[in-house]
Amino acid sequence: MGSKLDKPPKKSGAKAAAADAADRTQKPNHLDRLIGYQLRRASGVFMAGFVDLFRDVPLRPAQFAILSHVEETPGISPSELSRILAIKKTNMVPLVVELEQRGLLKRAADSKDRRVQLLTLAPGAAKQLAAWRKRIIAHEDSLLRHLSPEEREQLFGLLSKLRSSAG
Amino acid sequence: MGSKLDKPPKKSGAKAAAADAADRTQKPNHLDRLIGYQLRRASGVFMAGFVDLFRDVPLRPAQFAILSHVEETPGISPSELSRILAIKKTNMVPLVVELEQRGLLKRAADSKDRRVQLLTLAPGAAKQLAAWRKRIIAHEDSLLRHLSPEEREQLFGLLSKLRSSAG
DNA sequence: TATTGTTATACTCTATAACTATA
DNA sequence: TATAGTTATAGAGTATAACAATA
Repeated sequence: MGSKLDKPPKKSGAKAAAADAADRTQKPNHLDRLIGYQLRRASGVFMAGFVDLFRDVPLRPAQFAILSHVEETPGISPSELSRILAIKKTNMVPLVVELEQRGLLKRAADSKDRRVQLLTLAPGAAKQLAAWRKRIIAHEDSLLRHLSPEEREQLFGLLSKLRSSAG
Repeated sequence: MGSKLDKPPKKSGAKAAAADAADRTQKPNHLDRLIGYQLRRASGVFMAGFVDLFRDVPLRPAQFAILSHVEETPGISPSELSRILAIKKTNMVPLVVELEQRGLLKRAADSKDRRVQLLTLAPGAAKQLAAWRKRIIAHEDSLLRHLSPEEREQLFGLLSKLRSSAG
């Protein structure tokens, strides 16, 4: 897996078990009281899972985000996308170009302002996108399996609140 | 700022205001219903803030995490650290080496197992670390200013639950 | 055989600066 | 002047493979 960590060494005997128990009852360390750290770790779990999930398809998280947004807002420009998705326009270029080359995205010139490009899904892309989204949602459900529906909504709400006020 | 986004274009007139209102009442798009995406965006806000915060000090998030953990667990080895912090041991090496070269970390040989290194904070590092932690906490308080103490605890709890079951 | 620390390497993400063409 | 798209480039983060020393 892409998310594979270095293997923990094999322990043995009662001594190791006691050490594990001691770890768990340890007081929460400073690091774990930093929300930025917790967010990075939690995000890492999902991102690594995404990579594993798409080993067979050359689709990266940022590209899924682009396709997903273009589907909902056909005719959006790369500049608008870069602001909405917080991807710098300079980094947006190769992402969009690759998606176009792979026949997932179409770029058309805007007749009113010849600087801007109008992005739309290429024919057939919507169907693929739907399949990929289904895969992602199944993956998320798996990672979230220990959270109740109420807890999931709480998490969404808190992250949304955090982001609307801070970023 | 390191987190600086491309500037949004200047709008003008009632038409633009109406468009903004429309955006805000738009139904939440598919992307925003993916917890992995929300986590990535929220994490990005904190990470970008961290970079801005330490423009004057060559301290990256992973290095703060290492120092913070060594402080709490003196004598921990790079291998243990790599597992706890989810940093591959191969990527841990240059981080630890740099911290040692900068006089923040000490590496000593373990007399019982000559393969392992025992990491401790170098003299004076604890004081610097405390100052840096203070800076980080102030930054987090700023980003979290719109969340009540109860909401912050909820967020900690949910992220912790998520990570303990999924990663 | 397994683990620790290490080197080499590559890919993605993110960032800055500077250019062109259009407005 | 400002914006849209582009190119070139650099720095982090993260990944795999393979090695020597030690257990």
